[in-house]
Amino acid sequence: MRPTMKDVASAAGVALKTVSRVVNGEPGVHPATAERVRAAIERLGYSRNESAAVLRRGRTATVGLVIEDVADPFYSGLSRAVEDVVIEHGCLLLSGSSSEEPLRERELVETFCARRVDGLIVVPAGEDHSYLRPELEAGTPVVFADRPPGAGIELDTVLADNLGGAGQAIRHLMGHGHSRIAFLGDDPGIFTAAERLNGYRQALGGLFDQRLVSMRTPSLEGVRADLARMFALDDPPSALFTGNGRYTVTALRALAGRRVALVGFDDFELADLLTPGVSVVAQDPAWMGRVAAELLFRRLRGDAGPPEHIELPVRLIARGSGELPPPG
Amino acid sequence: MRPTMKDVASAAGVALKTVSRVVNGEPGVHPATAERVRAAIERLGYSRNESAAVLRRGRTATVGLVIEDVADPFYSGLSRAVEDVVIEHGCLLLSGSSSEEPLRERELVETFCARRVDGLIVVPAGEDHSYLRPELEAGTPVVFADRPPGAGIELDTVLADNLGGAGQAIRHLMGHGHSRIAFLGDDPGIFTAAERLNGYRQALGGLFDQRLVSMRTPSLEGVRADLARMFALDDPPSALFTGNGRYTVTALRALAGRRVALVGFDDFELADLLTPGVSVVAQDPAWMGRVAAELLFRRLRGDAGPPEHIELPVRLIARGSGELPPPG
DNA sequence: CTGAAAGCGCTAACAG
DNA sequence: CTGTTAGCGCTTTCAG
Repeated sequence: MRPTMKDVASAAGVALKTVSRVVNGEPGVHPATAERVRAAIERLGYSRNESAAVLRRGRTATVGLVIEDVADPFYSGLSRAVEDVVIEHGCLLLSGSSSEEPLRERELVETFCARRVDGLIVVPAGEDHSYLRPELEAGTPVVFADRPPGAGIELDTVLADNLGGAGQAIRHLMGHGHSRIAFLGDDPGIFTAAERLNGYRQALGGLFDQRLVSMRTPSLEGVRADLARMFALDDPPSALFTGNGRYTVTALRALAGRRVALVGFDDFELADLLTPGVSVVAQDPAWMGRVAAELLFRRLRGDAGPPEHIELPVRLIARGSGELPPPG
Repeated sequence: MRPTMKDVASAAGVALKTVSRVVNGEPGVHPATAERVRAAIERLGYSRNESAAVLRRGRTATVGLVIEDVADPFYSGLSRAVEDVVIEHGCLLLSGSSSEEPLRERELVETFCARRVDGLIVVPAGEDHSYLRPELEAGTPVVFADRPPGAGIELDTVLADNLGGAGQAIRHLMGHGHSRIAFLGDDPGIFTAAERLNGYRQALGGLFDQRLVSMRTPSLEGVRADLARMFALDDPPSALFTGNGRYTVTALRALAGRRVALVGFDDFELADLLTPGVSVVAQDPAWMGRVAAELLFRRLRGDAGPPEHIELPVRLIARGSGELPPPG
């Protein structure tokens, strides 16, 4: 059906191996012969069957990336950065969204491994990564990004300074006179959510009040209900710390103009154009992607040092919402 | 190095073909034998080499997607929808960003084809798609999304109603008393930009004024300069129509609070929370992705009808900015 | 129900 | 500089 190297070879009147040489740009082919081969390739519309090449070669020149959801700006930014590094290295990126489902994460990893990716970058959804054992033993390097692997496995990891960032946010709000600061975040089963909660708690110290904490899926109704409950307290919060970009946006909607100081984890487009501007603890998803991908390629180049644990700094950007004073 | 079917076979004391049967869930294997094989698979940490299977089988169960940039919310939404459909069909998605470079588009397509994707969805960056000829002849279905293929090629296409949407926007602004409406958009070499310009022009009719049109790359400085030039006219614009989400955001920044009516093409997160809310002509990127992917799978299932040209409707969402009256 | 043999399209290793 | 041979790991075909 499709032309193969054999077809090109007979069309050009050379041996199959010569075609292979031309296709792979190997030296030692007479220019005239090479030209004849190229003409035949063009004429037949030949394109190399990568599966066959991969089978023979052993290396696929592909990297797999598992994220939570491409449609989330944090992960799409990370994705793009990984893609760029992968391309720079002449490889192809396979990527997929786990939708925060451990099973899906595992299926994606296994699909990628069955396709024999040279390496993997994983933002884990699950806790148990023992299924990676065979891959690791086969020598496939794996880098975890944004969240560490589950217990019992020690691997390269690139994380943001979640704990420190949350601390910065809380100290910033306290510096502006707040002592009743609520926290709104993801289920603490998610590593980043748990870390940010920790940072919040540590920074608050004795001011911590469990009633000002809401960790749940980020639906507008849910967030609205939780906020309503908090504001109905005798001692309502005067400030809010949101655990990621989705919560910040949901909280802004749920607050519906109510004047409450706010600092959110994750920067987002237009944060500066809202009134007041939204103060955030900004991570750099593209940086995280780039660092993870570069670490992976370092491993692929043979660096066999002990697992690295890279922590990327975050920075607080004050835009107004985090500097609102408490009422009164 | 890695265990193969042969290794599993000898570990389980069966023939290679029996392992293949078990791995592929083919019927006609004694349960006890199957169990023995499964145990061996587990013990050795075997995982099927998909490249080899693909080489033999011919079909890869993969689909390729070329977009402009995953980090752009329009395309990441589209991507996610395509991914979901592809997964539903038991396939894997390969995707890549062309960065609006024709050469990169072509390289991606060719890389995907070399990996023998079963089908392709392309948001084209270039004008010339003759390089697709061999693939099309080999029977690979290709669906274009968001933009049509270049001249000389007739293929399935899923587009938004760019012309109609722009018309709606302009008529809406005119209905609110505006007659001096500026247009800010991408280079008209990009299909969607050109179509939206057409819609703008047609709806304005005799009111069209070339001096109120700016088509350029969406840098803040550039947009700011062009707007300054327009506002310095004797007859400055009282309203603005922006050609896509990036321009809308850039224009909002460049306007820096200046009170000008605005309708943007593309909806975006937080458009409702700005003051005033931003009126937009909304497309649905996930819908576009889903429709394109479903069309592709229909072709893969054998539908050989003539090329289809699907146009998805868009809708105007009034939020305030498009309803501002002209000054005076 | 199970197995042996052939070969998918390519590259590696070795001649000439 | 060019060609021949073997075989990557699997599925297909055909025989038991």
